[in-house]
Amino acid sequence: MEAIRSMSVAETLPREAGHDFIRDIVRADLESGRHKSVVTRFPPEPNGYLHIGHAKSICLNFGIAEEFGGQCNLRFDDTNPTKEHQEFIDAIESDVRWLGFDWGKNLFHASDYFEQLYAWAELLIRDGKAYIDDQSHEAMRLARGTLTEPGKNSPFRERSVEESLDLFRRMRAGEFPNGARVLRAKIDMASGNINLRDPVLYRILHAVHPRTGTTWCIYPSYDFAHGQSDALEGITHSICTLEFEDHRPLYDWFLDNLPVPSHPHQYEFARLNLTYTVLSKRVLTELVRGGHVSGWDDPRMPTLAGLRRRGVPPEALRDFVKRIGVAKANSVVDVGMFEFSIREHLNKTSERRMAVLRPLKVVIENYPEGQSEELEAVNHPEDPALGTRRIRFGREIFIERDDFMENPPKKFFRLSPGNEVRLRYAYFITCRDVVKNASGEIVELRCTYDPATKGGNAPDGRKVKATMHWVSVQDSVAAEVRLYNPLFTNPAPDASNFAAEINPNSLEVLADARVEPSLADIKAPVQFERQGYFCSDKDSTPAKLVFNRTVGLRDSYAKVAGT
RNA sequence: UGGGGCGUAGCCAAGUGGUAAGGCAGCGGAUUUUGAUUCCGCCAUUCCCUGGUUCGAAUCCAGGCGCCCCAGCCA
Repeated sequence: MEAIRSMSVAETLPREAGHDFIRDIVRADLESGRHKSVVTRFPPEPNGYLHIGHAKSICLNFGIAEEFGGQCNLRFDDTNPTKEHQEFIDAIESDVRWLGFDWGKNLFHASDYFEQLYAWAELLIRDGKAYIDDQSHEAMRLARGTLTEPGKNSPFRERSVEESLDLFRRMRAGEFPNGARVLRAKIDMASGNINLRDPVLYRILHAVHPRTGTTWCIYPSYDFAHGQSDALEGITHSICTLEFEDHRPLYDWFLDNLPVPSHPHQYEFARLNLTYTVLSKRVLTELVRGGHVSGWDDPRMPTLAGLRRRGVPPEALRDFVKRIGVAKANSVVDVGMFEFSIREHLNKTSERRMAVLRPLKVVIENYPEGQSEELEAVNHPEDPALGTRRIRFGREIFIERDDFMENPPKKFFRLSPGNEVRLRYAYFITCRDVVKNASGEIVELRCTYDPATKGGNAPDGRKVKATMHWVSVQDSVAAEVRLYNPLFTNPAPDASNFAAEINPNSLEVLADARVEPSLADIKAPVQFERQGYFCSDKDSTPAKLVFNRTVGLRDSYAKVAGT
């Protein structure tokens, strides 16, 4: 008894991250011998770009395959040519790779199986389990019933096998226009599950398919294609989102009624929702189409392409997905959790540089005119392996406007009249005078420095409460900084009226920022001293920065464009 | 009024009959040449509610309540 008890205690030890109910199922299936190895798949429809919600599915499917020594296929669910494009196929492939996953040779398309699916459809007709329905779209809708009332059988439901077969072949041959008739499964028009009320298997679509061109003019529905594609590929665990739970009986019906090579099982999990973020493909498509953003890879977009341009490392995305877990409860994850994963990764890996977004000129009166000197700065405060660099200090420097206050409140301990602070890697300076223009704006600060504090330490041991970043007037470069603020103002944007909620300040351009010259050459992510992170952009020389929350700009992202 | 799911802290989320993990956020405090990082400490007597079973219930049973999904020839 005691032994049993202590065993169960051991079993209740905290689970490692990445442990979830789907992994439990996979593990159990492997241990029981139900499956010898695991095969999953990531099945996007190429009708748009992948976003952070897809990252959850990608990490789940590829992650399970990796963990259990199995395989994960990339399969395009390309059964609706009216919405799908090659551009999306290409983007999806490169985004999955960028996220860090490799499908090897296991690249498939539902369209690879069109011929087989067609043959199976004919088989269903011959078995009396499917029929051609000539009803209009509207008539079919009315006959389907409602959520609470059963549907009515189609007048074409009992037509002969021969007639259905003939009609189906003529549908394939292109004899009928779009919408003229459909192939339906003969299941149960009175089912409480509306998906079972004689679902459509094939519809007529005279459209050019990105892969099969005009070979076909009838296309299988999602339901008729998905499970069979899984079976054909030997998928063991078909993982999808919650809204497909109602489709599972239909998924199984096809596999039970067709001579498929295997019988995969479908498991569902809750899709990702993020505060301040819209992950509706309809809305994202409209943001691009309507010109509200520069494209699918606009840094404000929640697409993988947008996140990449914004400087989010793929490792951070994977870490985030691991943190949020996999469950069946609908939930909305705070973007703060995503931002934490980004900061955590960038903090460990980013080199540091100094930059000034809104420059305020400082003249150090007791520093000799025409003189300058080189100082050494570390590239990372905790990782000496990242080395050091030389920066130049002189009589005139820029500091951040926000780092000075003429009348500082109690807890402000950066620069103010008479106050002494440290310039990082340089000297202690004290503000002596404030220069204003005719309209009373501060245009320059007159300071003095203590030559004995070179490097940032006072021989007499006196302390300062703030260390500020700075750039030299002479040796810094001008930069245009673009701040990417949140696209939406509402924590939960209303998808039906998203245009009204677009943040007018989602893109701010700061024209006269100044940065260290070396910043322009940096390709790897770089943190902006005291304020945030600079990250390299894959397709441009400029760097980007992601602010941390230190100065209240936690949601801002910026790009330094040129010199 | 049909069918399918889900309710554990401000937000995610473990837990499946033995006395509420972990993370994010927040709050204290230490260190700090980034108000960052790091480090320590605090943060659910209670798991949607009400009954019941049990020595013992977030876990089992009954009845409520709340939220999500489904009536595309979308996926």
